[in-house]
Amino acid sequence: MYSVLEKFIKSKVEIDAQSLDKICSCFVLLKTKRNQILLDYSQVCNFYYFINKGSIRLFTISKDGNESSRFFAFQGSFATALPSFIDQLPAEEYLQTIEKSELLCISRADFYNLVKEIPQFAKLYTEILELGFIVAQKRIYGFQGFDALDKVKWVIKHQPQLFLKVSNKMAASYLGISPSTLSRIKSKL
Amino acid sequence: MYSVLEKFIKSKVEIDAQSLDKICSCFVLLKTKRNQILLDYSQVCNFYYFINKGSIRLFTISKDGNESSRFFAFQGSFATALPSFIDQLPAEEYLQTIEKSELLCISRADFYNLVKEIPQFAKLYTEILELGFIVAQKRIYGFQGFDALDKVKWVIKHQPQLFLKVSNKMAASYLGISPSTLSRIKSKL
DNA sequence: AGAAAACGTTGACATAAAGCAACGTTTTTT
DNA sequence: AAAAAACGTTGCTTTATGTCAACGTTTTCT
Repeated sequence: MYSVLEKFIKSKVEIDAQSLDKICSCFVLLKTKRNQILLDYSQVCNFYYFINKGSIRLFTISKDGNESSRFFAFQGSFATALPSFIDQLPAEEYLQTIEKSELLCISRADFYNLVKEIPQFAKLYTEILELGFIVAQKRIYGFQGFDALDKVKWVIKHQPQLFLKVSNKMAASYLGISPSTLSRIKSKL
Repeated sequence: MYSVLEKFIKSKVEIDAQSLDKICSCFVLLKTKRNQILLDYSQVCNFYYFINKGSIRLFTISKDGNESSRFFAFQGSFATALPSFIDQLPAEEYLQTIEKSELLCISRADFYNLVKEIPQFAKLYTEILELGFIVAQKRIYGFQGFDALDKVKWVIKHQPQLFLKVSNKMAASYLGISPSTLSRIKSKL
C-alpha cells in the first residue's frame, strides 16, 4: 500500500526505515470513484493527497458557469489545494478525482508535525514547493502571449500525458480555449 | 543598511540577534541604475536578491522579439530567477531593475548554507516558496479564461501598486495584451 | 539645452478564436 | 437494455483583440 509513496520519498531524500515508517503511518488510504469531489468550493482544505493510483484535478467554476481547470496530478505525485491548505481559508476551488483512484491522505496537523519532527520530510516539502513553483512559473510563461496552437504544442511538449489522460473538454479549460477550438487544432495536428 | 531586511525577517520568524547578524552578514549591497540587467538570458542564476529600495522585473523575449514580463518585485521583497537558481541551468529569462535600486545580494552557496545552518532561515525560505507558489497560482487563475478587461481589473484589485510603478508597455506585456489594448481599456476605466 | 529615441494614444483594418447550433458518438444512469 | 446525458466535431456568424500607422508627449542621451 505504501510502496509507491516510499519509492517517491526515497527518490528525493536519504532516509532511514524508521522515519519512513513514521511518515507512512500518517497516511490513510482513500479509494474513490470517478469524478468524486474531495474538496468543495467553500471548504477549507485540510488534507494533502498522494496519488497511489488515478488522477485528480483542481478547478473552479467562474460566475458565468464555465469550468477552468487549474492543475492535473497523476499517479505518483502529491497534490492539494495549497493556498487553502496553507492559509486555512475557503479554497474557492474544487479538488476532484477524474478517474477511479486510490489516494493516500495526510491531515494538515500530521503533515506539519512531520515537517517539524523529521528534517527529511521538511526537505521533501521544500522540494515539492520548489517543483510546484517552477511548474507554475513555466506554465505562466509557456502560455503567456501565445495563441491556441502554441499552447497546445507547449502542453504536448511539456505535459505529454495530459492529452492522454484528460478529456478534451477539461484540457481545453486548462488551456483557456474553447473545446471547439481545441478540436479544430487537434485535427490539424 | 540591513534595517529593511531585518524587519522583513522578524515579521516572518522569531529570531535571536546573533542569527540575524549572521544572516545579514551574507548579504552584499548592490546599487544599480535604472534598467540594469542583473541576469542575462543564457546565464545561470547565482544570487538571491532582497530589494532594499527600487523595483525589479523578470522577463523574456520571445522569438518574434516581443517582451513578456513574468513578474515584478518591489521594495521589501525577495526575488530571483528561481528555476535557474534552483536547478543551475541557463535562466532563459532576464532579471532587470526597472528603476534606480539598492539590492542586497546573497550568493547561492551562502543562501543554501544559511538554509542548512539556521532553522529559522529554512523556515523563511519555505514561507517565501509558499508565498511565491500561491502568487503564481493566483495569477494563473486570475488570468485564465478572462478577457483583457477582467485581467486589468484583477491586477488593480490584487496588485494595485503595479500600474503605479510600471510603464504601460511593461504592464501590457505582463497581462499578455498589447499596449494599444491596455491603453483603450484604461480610458474606459 | 537640444536632438533622438521611446512611449502613450487613437483610428482603420485584419484575424484568431468564441458562441451557437446541429449532428453523430460515447458514456452514464436507471 | 433502453433512455438520457454528456461529449466531440464541424459550419456559420460575431466579437475581441492584435497589427500597423500617425501623431504628440515624455524621457533619455550627449
